[in-house]
Amino acid sequence: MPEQFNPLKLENQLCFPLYACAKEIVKAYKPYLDELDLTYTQYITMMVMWEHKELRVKDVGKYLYLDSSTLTPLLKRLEEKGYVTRKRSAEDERGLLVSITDSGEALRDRALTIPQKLSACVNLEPEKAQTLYKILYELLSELTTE
Amino acid sequence: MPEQFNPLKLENQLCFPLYACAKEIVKAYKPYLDELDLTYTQYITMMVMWEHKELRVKDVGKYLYLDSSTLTPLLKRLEEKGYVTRKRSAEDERGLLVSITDSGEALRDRALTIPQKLSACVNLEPEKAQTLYKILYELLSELTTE
DNA sequence: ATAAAATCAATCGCACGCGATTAAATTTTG
DNA sequence: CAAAATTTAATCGCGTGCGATTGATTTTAT
Repeated sequence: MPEQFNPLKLENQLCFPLYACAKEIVKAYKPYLDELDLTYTQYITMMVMWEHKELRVKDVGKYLYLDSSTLTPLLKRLEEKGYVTRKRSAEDERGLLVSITDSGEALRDRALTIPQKLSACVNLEPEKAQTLYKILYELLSELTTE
Repeated sequence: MPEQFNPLKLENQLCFPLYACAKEIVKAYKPYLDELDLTYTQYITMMVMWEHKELRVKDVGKYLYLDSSTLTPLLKRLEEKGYVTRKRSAEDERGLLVSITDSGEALRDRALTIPQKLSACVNLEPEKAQTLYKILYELLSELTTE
């Protein structure tokens, strides 16, 4: 069997470079996120909070494709750091409302330069980045809508 | 500030869909890998073993972008399942040789249909898959060569 | 030849990430 | 209205994934 038709060769997988890229790019964020004492997952959680100010755990998870078993402990850590508060919803006692604090809002200023710092160290042509972005969102919808 | 120029909006990140896609696609493998009692990382480790038969932990890690702190326990689990053996190299006592067993070779037959099963449930046009593949490897080399 | 530096696997601590389950609250159904 | 089904967050167990360190071995430099 010619190597390029070996279905179980690592190089012939689409998933593998996706898996490896995701890991490596998160690693690239690390030095900048370390300055803010955030992990990557905490960082994208804060992005959701910066945008929405107050949501239930459920909805944070909807944006991030994460569930409460990941988010509950993570949000407790963000609460300990003072960036969010957690309290039961009054209308529906099942839901837990996560709200951004002033300190959480302030953190946004310190995070503002991260995206450009990262794109500086990842030298991918803008056109390719755009293509990648589009296909990834297509793939994501393929993977989640069925 | 117009939303599309908000640098900290989740939708304006390239990393996020990468991160989310990687997670979701690994999840898509799960039902098929469950039948073989393998995790995704164990599966790609077996791919390396099917291809190379015998290597040091170091080299497994080079192919997978993983280090010994992840691989050592993982390889011990694969050893427990009987798919690989682990023994110190004779020439260089620092190195540990990982070798595929007959049982490990046999597992390959059962894994052969997985790639097609997965591409069946991910309906991405082949041309886009090809583009994605190429850009991901470009990005991967950008991320790891500096 | 020996001291210093480098290599390698292993270990540790911590933070995800997820499937499965639990418990409480709410909604739907009969 | 009451029982059943659903929704929600939390918890548990397990397997990564990684930075930092350790200890053994090998290589390099003096």
